[in-house]
Amino acid sequence: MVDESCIVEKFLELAPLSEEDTRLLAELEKDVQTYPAGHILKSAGQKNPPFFTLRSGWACSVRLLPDGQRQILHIFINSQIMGLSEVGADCSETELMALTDIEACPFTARDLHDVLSQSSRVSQLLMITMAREHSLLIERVMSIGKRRGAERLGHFLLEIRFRTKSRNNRIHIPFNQTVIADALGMSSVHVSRSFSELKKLGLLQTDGRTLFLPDVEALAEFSSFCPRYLEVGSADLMPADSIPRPDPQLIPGDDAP
Amino acid sequence: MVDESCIVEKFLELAPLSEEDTRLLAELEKDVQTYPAGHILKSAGQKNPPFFTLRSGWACSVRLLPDGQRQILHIFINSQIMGLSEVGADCSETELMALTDIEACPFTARDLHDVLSQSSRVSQLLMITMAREHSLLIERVMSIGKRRGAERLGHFLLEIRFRTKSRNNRIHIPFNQTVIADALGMSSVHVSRSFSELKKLGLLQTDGRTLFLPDVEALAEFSSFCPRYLEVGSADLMPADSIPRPDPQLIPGDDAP
DNA sequence: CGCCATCTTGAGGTCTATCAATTTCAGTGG
DNA sequence: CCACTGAAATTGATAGACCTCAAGATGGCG
Repeated sequence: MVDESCIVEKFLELAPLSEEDTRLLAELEKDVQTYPAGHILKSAGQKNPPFFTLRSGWACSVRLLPDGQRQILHIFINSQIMGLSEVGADCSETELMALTDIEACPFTARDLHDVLSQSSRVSQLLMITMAREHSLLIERVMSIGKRRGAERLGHFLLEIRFRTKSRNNRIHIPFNQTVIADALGMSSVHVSRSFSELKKLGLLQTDGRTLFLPDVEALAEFSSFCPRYLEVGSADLMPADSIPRPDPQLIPGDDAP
Repeated sequence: MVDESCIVEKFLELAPLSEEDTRLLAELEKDVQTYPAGHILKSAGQKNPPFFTLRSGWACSVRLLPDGQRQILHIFINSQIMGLSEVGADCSETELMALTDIEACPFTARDLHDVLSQSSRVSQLLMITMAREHSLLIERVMSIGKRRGAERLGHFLLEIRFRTKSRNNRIHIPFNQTVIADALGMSSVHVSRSFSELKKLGLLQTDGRTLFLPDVEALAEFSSFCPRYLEVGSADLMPADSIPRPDPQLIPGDDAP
């Protein structure tokens, strides 16, 4: 049993959990490991691919093309579950890589299955988690398909800004522009130029890899960024009459329904 | 109660179902409606958005940008559940539109919730369903991000070819090239030119909207298409010792031009 | 037959990739 | 302290992919 479980905390933002659900979830995080930046947590082609919860650091999922090009599909930050998009697959298609030194807890499909079969509540929360990840990917499609370089980058930075819950509009990007390029489907050269463009427009200031967004609203307008897709809304999947609804505010450590 | 439930059939491809699970799933399809081509089943901004199962015809999910551009995210064919990617959202962000005349069964988040809370087995199958939809979107990202026009189109056609389970490599596309363009993040003019390119390369023959792929292997090579992401693999989410495994063979469907 | 949506084709311009050269900067070691 | 090093970022030049606009061709259908 882990003294502090990341996903329990995360899920408590969505809805209150029973003692039993808490215990089940914490079980997934019993094995805390550390991995260095650049470490491949899961490689493409791997049978019975593992899952991980990410306790600290940054990681990403990557898909490789035969010609050696790579596309970064998702960037994981604190408390996310990695590998969920491949539940039910015999064989892994995407790679998981640590972008920084990370702490993560590996678990198996079997572990996941055990949790799911024991709590329909947790199953629902996992579905919602998957749906949120899906909406991140949808925004990625929108960016790559419809936005030009600088807009893509602006959108990306705003997403990081909101997901890290930075309150001073200052974000730290712990990886290089090539990673951003592979995530946004553009060349690293063009990423650099897009940075310049945002700076020239007064929408961005940089100090090494620490970035400052002086006018988030203007940048959001410029990038057609709408934070709604990042919001937690547990709505009617759990109707009010069947399950107590949490206060829409963030819930502090202890739950009291 | 419906005499024949599409999703039950669909889910039986994944795993055997109990009587009770079958009944639960069929419940979702008790309300069979017909909608004309072009009908908006669900619009962006809608509160408590509904879900649908698609019994016949083609539909798609669409995301609109402030400047009026649209991106088609997913094309739905027979027996798919539409709206799953927005479970847990208070408000719909994507639109659902019928591409042809369709038969579909609307149901509410509440209906879905009832099913989920009564069967952890069905919950698991729904998660797998979501993961498969996710992998379709991943391939879309790969296409838009890394493949050039003709490759994108080839990949798209092969995906249709496999999803419709056409055995004679003949597919019928019941919508115009503008739809394809919006799905692949390119202009309709470029779609037309990409069609020409595939024809010139001998990878495609057309007769109106009926297409013939004379050399699927060559086209797959050309488009870096790998059908694995379309495969049904229920693997270890339901370990063999806990639940009997279905035959991995694809279930034949009837194709009539 | 004529209408309309759709598809095709051409021309010019924009965006982005690629290649290559240069600069920056943090480490490293003399 | 300063030169050396290598990764990363920037900048310039060129080429290719793709978009947009516009005109013309095609084909289904009343």
